Amino acid sequence: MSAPTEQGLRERKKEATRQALYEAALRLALELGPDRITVDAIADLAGVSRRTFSNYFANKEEALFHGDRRRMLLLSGLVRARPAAEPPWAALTAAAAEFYAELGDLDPEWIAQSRLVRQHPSLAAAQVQTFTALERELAGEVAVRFKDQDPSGVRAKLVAATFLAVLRVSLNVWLEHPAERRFWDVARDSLAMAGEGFAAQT
Amino acid sequence: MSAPTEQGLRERKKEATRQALYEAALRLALELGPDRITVDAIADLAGVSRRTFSNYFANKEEALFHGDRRRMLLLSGLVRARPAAEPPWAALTAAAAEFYAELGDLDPEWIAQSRLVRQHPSLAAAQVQTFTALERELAGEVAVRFKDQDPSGVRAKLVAATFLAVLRVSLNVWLEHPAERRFWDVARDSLAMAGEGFAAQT
DNA sequence: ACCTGAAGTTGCCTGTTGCGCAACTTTGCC
DNA sequence: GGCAAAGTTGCGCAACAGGCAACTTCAGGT
Repeated sequence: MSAPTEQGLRERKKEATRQALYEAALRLALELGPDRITVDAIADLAGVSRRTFSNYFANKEEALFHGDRRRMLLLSGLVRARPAAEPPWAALTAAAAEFYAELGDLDPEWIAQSRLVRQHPSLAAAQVQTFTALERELAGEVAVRFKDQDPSGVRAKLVAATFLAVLRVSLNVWLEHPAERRFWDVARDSLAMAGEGFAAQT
Repeated sequence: MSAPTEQGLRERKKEATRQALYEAALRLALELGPDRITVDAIADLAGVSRRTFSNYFANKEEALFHGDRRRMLLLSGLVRARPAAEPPWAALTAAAAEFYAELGDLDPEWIAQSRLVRQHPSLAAAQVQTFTALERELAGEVAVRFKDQDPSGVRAKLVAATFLAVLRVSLNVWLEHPAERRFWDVARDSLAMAGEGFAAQT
């Protein structure tokens, strides 16, 4: 009737509470530090019961990284959308370029979240869950492009893992000196370096 | 008086309980699955109180990965011991070769642990803590070798991250088909591939 | 418009956990 | 032998995960 893209009141409401919980978690984490927040507080701020929180997320970390999860779905979508003829590494790099071109240096929520992880290494563990999922996703995408040249799939997994490792390192480096260069400049250079390989270096 | 290498009864006892807790945790995890074990059970099996467990490890996962931590110390030690003139990637590869040559395909405890992680992805999060520490360690080691050529340290971090990512993927791949090839053969090939870079590939 | 079942929310409850605190025991050293 | 430091333990508390059973809200067929 109204918006054709919506899947019904039910779905929308569910997504709304999930989003509310996520935002509440992020806000509290930024205000008080991620170790000083309780599930109760998050649920309160989001206007639901503690028990309902549990229906959406297994723990605070998962709520906190809901944003990451969505960003990763976006990135893997961009990779899938690249032309099938494009070589894997080029496709990944291009997808990353598109990704960061539109929200890279701009999304303050993303930066805040990343900073949070750097300052509280305990969160890193939780973040990895999401990274692992994305790595599997990307490996599958890359495998399609390698096809016959990589029957075992090792090469695809290596490419995906290396790619994400490079992005992760780039982000960390950039977060240390955000002023010097724009993030994508760091990432682009790093991807280029890794693409060339490290064996030949002094 | 007795063994000159030991640092005294105190240290030895402490290490013994730590080891006992670690072994108890691993045994229980293998028997019951890592989600069905409690700190109580581990402490019981190790013959100490639950409270004492807390004095050694923050949680079961940390206990479970005590073995990993030690292996990583070993690997980073091997890297440090490589000749300073050796190029970084070569030094890492050589150290890994030494490492796996002596305990790679042999240590059943290590294999059991790795299998556990594969079967229960929730553990992966915990394992990353250790990997992160090692990555930092290796990055420092690599940075020494790059010296002037890498003032920002990005390159060193990239090398370390890529190196560990490759080892991780290799292990996963090998665990899927342990019979076909020996682990180090998989890892050696993978390291070679990553060393050459992925940009040039179709 | 109504009805029925499925989906979502909530309160209650139980088992588990992390950790501060204060005894108590063991070890190291003089 | 004796004292201080280090290690162990029981107790207690706040927080957490998740099963269960009401209760409310929504969706689709009639």
